[in-house]
Amino acid sequence: MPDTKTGPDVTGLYFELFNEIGIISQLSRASFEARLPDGMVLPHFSVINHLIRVQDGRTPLQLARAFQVPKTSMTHTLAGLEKRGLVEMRANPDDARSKQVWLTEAGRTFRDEAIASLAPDVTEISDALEPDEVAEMIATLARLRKRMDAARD
Amino acid sequence: MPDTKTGPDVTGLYFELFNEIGIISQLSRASFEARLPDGMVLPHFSVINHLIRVQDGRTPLQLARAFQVPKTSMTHTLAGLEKRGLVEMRANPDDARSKQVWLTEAGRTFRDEAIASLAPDVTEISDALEPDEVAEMIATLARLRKRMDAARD
DNA sequence: ACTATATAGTACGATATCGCACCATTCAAG
DNA sequence: CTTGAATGGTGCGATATCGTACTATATAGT
Repeated sequence: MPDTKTGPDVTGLYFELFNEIGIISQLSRASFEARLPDGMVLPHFSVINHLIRVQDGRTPLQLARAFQVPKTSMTHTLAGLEKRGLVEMRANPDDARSKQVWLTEAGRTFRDEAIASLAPDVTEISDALEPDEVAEMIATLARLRKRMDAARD
Repeated sequence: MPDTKTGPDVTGLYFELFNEIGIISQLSRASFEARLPDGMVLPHFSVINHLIRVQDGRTPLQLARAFQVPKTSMTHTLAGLEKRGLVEMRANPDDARSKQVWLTEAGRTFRDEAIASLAPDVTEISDALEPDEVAEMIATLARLRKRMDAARD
């Protein structure tokens, strides 16, 4: 029997791929967090950054979906951000069950400072890949991510 | 002033890259863990898999370094594996401070079964990337990882 | 040998993460 | 309207993760 469309052991290859991705994720996360103040972790920053890139006023559930985490995890993360005064939870005028998350001035300032303090780490490793390699990688990874997303039914 | 060697905002590109990597890491981890029995998580599987790929008898510290996690985390993971009878901790004959981690038969069986149960998920998304794309991606990611590793001084 | 330092592992406490169960509100069916 | 199902959010408990501090052993310098 000739080899099939996907070949015999693509499985092993994907294993390796996800392994590499997992390690880099862990390394980058550790780097990020080393720059963040005391008890703050990557999700704290990520949520704030997301609120700036898209728009204020997302609901907790929207955020949970955007980050592919359970809603209880998002509740916890948001509680941390609110405790630190970086976001503000308001009632959702359109739905009494729901809330909205709004950035405070402190939240925006925090984000700017965090990015500024992270930049040196990025530039230190920026010689590993050419900019167009990075861009190509992003495109390919995005393709893979969307495929995985779709497979979650 | 003309643009520098790395250009103006590679930072943003790398941000995006790490973001994509983080999301895929999370998605793949969630998929993996959905297939694993009750309280088992990815690190449990990863350690067993690593012990088979390299060799039995690694020390906890070697494993912690291989996975870039604090040694306390590895202690915890190994305790879980031992409790489930998948590995065996023995004294290190060469160093009384140290231990060795050995796979049990149950551990090897578990790994085979886990891989078998994971394979369908992999094949389901294996049409997202061509095999040589995967291979190229692995190579590029490995380059990035090594660079990041080196930057950790 | 003797002491200072480094190394391997663990105990403990603080969060993070997440599944399950629950409440309030909304929506759909009649 | 009324009622049952769906949805948004949280409380709670079980682990996971990790930093700090500690013990035991090994190693280096004298």
